[in-house]
Amino acid sequence: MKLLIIEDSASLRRSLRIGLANLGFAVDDTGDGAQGLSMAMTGEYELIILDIMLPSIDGITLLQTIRTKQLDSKVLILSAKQEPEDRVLGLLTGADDYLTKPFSFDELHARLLNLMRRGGLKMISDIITIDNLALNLQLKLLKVADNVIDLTPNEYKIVECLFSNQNKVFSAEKLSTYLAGQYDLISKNSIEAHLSSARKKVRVAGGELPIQTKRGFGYIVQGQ
Amino acid sequence: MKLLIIEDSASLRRSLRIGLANLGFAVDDTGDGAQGLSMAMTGEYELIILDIMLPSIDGITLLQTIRTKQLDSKVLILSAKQEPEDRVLGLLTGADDYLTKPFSFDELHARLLNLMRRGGLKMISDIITIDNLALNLQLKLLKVADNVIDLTPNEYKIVECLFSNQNKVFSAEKLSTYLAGQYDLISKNSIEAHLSSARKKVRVAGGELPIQTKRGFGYIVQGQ
DNA sequence: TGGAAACTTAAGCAAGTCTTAAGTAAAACT
DNA sequence: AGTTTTACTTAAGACTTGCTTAAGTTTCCA
Repeated sequence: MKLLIIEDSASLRRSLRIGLANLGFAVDDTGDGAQGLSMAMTGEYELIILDIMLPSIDGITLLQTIRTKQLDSKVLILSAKQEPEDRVLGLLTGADDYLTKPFSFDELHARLLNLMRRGGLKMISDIITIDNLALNLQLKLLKVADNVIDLTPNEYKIVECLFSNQNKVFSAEKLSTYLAGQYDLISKNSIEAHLSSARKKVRVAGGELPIQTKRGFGYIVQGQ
Repeated sequence: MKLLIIEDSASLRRSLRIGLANLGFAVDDTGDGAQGLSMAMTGEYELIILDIMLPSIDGITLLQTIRTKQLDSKVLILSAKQEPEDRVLGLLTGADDYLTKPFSFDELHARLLNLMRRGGLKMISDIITIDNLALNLQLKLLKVADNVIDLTPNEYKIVECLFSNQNKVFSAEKLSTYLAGQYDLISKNSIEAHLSSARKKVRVAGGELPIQTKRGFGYIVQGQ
């Protein structure tokens, strides 16, 4: 699922990008209103996280423009203003949800999940199926044709990251921040060992992990 | 069952929170309309107790917004105003019940029970049965094949949370806010100790708590 | 205010998980 | 083809996590 972050503050933008990428979303971002509008107009984003205060074009105007152009991206407003006018106005002009700064990342995450649950966002389901494999994001487990495979947390996270970002190469380094966050890091060799172990478990159960190695770049799951 | 109190007066809020927590509900609260709306939008509350007079966003607007967003939380209005207009308006815009201040705590309790009984709250039944275990949500007790097991409040809440959210992994952290609300927090070790104690009590009574540990993730009850 | 019940904390233990490193295999470059 | 680089596999030891028990501490009620 592809997300666009339009947010003035570089640091907030950065931490949102990293956090959301870690949750398995494909994220683009910009700090400029006009550029944000042109990116949004491509229509390729399912969700736009939009700051109200922006250089060159403000968030509300941007939102109104998007809505007149009939794009069906969902929009979640971030607002630093406390005034109710903003909120109500934002909602009325077509936002799907909003959040007042400061907010916790968990709160944002909860909102996103809720938007999905409400059917606002068409995140396919809680289960990602590839061939005879089914990865259950709720239960944190992988099934090979109805046999449950017990993956350790790190093994699971590698699989989850690649499964939910199909058709995108992930370097060992990126996977590392996905597993450990941005502060700690996990060696390439360790990632290799986890992946090896996960592949073996699936193989033993009679399946095959559809994770290809792109030598020199990283790993990828190719959707059909 | 998770409740949200949105009420201006700090003292009333506090006593409601404590009183309802003592009755075994998981309670969060706020005194601000905007923040209340924010919290309500997460969709995790089954019932919202809502004051009409609020800073930043008034209760009626809040309720209307919630309803437009298709959240299925039930709403019980608290109103200081005596005028019938308020009541009628409140009910028309989607409240499920209302109460005029001042009111007795018992009265509120009675309303809640009534809402549940009416099926307004999706407490599916009053009793959740798994194997030979029966968790009675009304009486706040657990039975193993007709032997009553005395769980302490925290033990009970852990079991209730997991039983009523089957097939979902709950981290110790999430359980903590379920037990203690948003303000306090309970250490992971403490959760472990409670769960250990609950498991033991059930084991002694000849049963087995169907709560699996997902190492590295949390706990889960797997329905059939 | 005293006692009981409940909660939290700490420590020890068991089990699971992670990392490392060494060896092997495979691909890419010359 | 031979060399070098890159990735995979394995297993051992280090580390982490979760469970349990028991001892403190708090809270609640009479």
